[in-house]
Amino acid sequence: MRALLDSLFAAYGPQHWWPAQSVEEMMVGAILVQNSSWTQVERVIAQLQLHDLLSLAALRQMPAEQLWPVLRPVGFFRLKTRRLKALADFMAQYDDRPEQLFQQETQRLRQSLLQVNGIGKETADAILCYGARRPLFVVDAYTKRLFYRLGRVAENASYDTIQAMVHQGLPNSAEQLGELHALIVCHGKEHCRARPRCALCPLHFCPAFGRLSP
DNA sequence: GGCCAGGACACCA
DNA sequence: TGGTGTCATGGC
Repeated sequence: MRALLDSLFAAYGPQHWWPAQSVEEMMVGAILVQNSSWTQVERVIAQLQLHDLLSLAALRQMPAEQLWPVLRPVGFFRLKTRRLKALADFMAQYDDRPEQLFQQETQRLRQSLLQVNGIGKETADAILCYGARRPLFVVDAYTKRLFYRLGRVAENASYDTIQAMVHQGLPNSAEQLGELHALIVCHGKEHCRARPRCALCPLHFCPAFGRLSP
């Protein structure tokens, strides 16, 4: 696992994740990006900011119908509006202050996040790793695909299986676990889309893996 | 026109 | 527990 982190880091350099101006924005982005492209999320976040809607309080108060047109570009806009509002309602008990939410112990914190409708394991771990700086690895579609193509896991490996494997192979460090996930996404965006490419895709050169076979 | 994008949930067997 | 349908827009 260390070697994987090293080769990705050597190829792409530090990623400085999560790309957000505040933890609040980070949490909103984590919901918006679910099964969508980050490019669209950036557009929507810019629009939210423009309309003064990039705060938990504003998202809670604004009628859903008025959020729909803003969220439309990320897809699933009705669903994600509902989820943002669920997040905002949840955060009201912490005065809309993430640092207050983050006072809890990690597993307890994870459990409370998982109870929010629209926050599953991946979104919760992203908030924990990049927002609260807790040592939890985020397993996403890029991660599953990469580990599968590297022959490290079965195609249908579960979230917990992959996460445990990474946790076992790296220090208990939010910085390193977060960096690995960010680098996997960076690599995935460039080389590992739907069909076999890059290292894992001999037809293309890959900065991280050269021309290794799948 | 088809496939896919940094998922989660309800429902079912 | 595990599989499937649903949610939806935009880029390539």
